[in-house]
Amino acid sequence: MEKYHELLLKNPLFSDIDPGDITLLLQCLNGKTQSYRKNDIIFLAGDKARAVGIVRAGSVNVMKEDFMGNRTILAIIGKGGMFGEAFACAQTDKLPVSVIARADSEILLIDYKKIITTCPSACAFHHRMIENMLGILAEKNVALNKKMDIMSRRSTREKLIAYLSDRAAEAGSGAFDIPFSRQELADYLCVDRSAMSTALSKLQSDGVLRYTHNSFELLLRSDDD
Amino acid sequence: MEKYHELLLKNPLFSDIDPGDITLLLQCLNGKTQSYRKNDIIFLAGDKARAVGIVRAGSVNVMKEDFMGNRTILAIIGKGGMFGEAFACAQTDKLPVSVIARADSEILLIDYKKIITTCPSACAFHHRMIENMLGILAEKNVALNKKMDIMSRRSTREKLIAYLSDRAAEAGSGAFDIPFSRQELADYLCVDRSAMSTALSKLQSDGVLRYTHNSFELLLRSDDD
DNA sequence: TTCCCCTTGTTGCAAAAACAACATACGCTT
DNA sequence: AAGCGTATGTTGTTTTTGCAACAAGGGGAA
Repeated sequence: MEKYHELLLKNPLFSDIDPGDITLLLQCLNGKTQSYRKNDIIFLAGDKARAVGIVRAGSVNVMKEDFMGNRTILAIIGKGGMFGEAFACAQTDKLPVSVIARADSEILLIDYKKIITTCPSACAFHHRMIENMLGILAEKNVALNKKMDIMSRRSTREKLIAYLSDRAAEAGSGAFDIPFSRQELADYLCVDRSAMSTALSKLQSDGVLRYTHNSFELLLRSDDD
Repeated sequence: MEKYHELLLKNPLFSDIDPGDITLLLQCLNGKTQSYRKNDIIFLAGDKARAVGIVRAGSVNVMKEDFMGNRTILAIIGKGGMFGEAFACAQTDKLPVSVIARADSEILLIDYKKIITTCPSACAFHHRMIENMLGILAEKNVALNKKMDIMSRRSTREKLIAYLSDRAAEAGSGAFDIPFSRQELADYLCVDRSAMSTALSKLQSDGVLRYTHNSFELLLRSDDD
C-alpha cells in the first residue's frame, strides 16, 4: 500500500498534498481499482466520459479510430500516468477515443463528480486537488497553444523559426539549448527529418541562426526576413 | 448594472449560476473593473499571470511578439469575452503574450486565487464557477487536441480526410454538413484555399468523397487508401 | 431581368517538401 | 585503437504545395 501511495504522490493531481492525507482523500474520492487483462477495453469510444483513470500498474493505449477504420495510438500512458481527465472535465457525451490495456493493468478509476465536488467535510486537500486539476488542464492548454502557433506555419523553415524563437524567448536569450534530437524535433514539428536538416543548414548559411549539436543561437536581423 | 450582469451571465464562467447570486459572487471575487484607453497595455508579456480578464466594454487584442520582433494577433476578445484564464490557472511565471486594448475598454479583472479558492461562506455558486472553469479549460483542450490531430498530417489531402472523418464521427454518419466556407476551412486547416479545392476535387474523383456546397459524404472503402 | 459581387473550382508555374539513398561524424563497446 | 551502430547532414528525384490569375456559378439588389 505504501508503494501505491508513493505512486499517487508523483501524479500532479496529488501534488502538494500531505502524504498522510492521501488515505483520507482516497476515501472522499471513492475510487475503485480495477484489473484489466491485456487488450481489455477500459474506455470505449462513444461512451460518456465520467471517470478519470490513473495507472497503478501496467500501461494503457489511448487510441483513436477514424472513419476509414485506421487506428492510431494517440498516447501511451505508463505507471503513475493519468488519462481521460480532459474528457471527464469537459463532460463529453461521446468519448472520441478508446483506452485499451497494453498489458495486464490495474487502473484506479475516479468519478469526475467526486473530484470536483468538495466533500461534506470540506477537506483542504480535496480543494488542493481541484486546484491541481485546473493547473494540469491549463498547462496542457498553454503547451497546445504554443504548438499550434508553430504548426500553423506553412513551411518547415517558418516552423523552425517559430519554434526556435519560442525557445529563445523562454530562455530569455538568443542562445539556448533544445531538448530534442533532430528526429524528435522533426516529429514535434511534424516535418521530414532530412528536409528539416536542409532547412536548418539554409538558416545558418543565411546568417539567421548558428548551431552545433543541440546548442542554438538566433541572430537578430533588424531589416528583412 | 443590470446590463453588466447580463453580460456576465452569458460568459461560460458564470453559466448555471442564479442571476440573483451574481452580486454576491462578485463580492466574493473582489474583482476590479478598470478602464483602459485604446492601445493601453492590460497585460504585458513577461509579467506573472495572476488575473483573468473579462471584457465589459470595448475589446482587446491578445498579441504575441516573436524573437524577430514580428507581432501577431492571436485572438481578438470582444464584449463578454474572457482572456488569460489558461495562463492564470497554470500560474505561468512569464506571460508569453501581451493583451492590449483595441479601443477604449472596461475590463473586469479577477484574481485567479479568488476564483479557485472557495470563500469562507463556501457559497454553492462559487463552487459552480470552479466547475465551469474546469469545463472551459477541458473543452479547449479537447478542441485543441482534435485540431492537432488534423494539423499533424503532412498533406492537404490527409488533413482533409482527418477533418472530414472527425466530422463524420461526430455526426455518427458518413453524411454531414460542415460549418465552414471553403476559405474558412482552408484557414482552419492552415492550407491554401485553391490547393485545398484541388485536393477536394481529387478526393471526389477518387471516389472517397462526395460533396455539394457544405454537405459532404465520406464513402467507406474497405480495401486500400 | 440584369448587373455586380462573392464564393468556389481550375490551371500553369515556381518553390518547397517528402522521400530515398548515401556520406559523414560521433559515441560506445570491445 | 578498431569496429560498429546511431545520429546527422547532403544530394537528387518526385510529389505537393503555394501562389496567381482566371473562369464559372449563385445570390442579392436595383
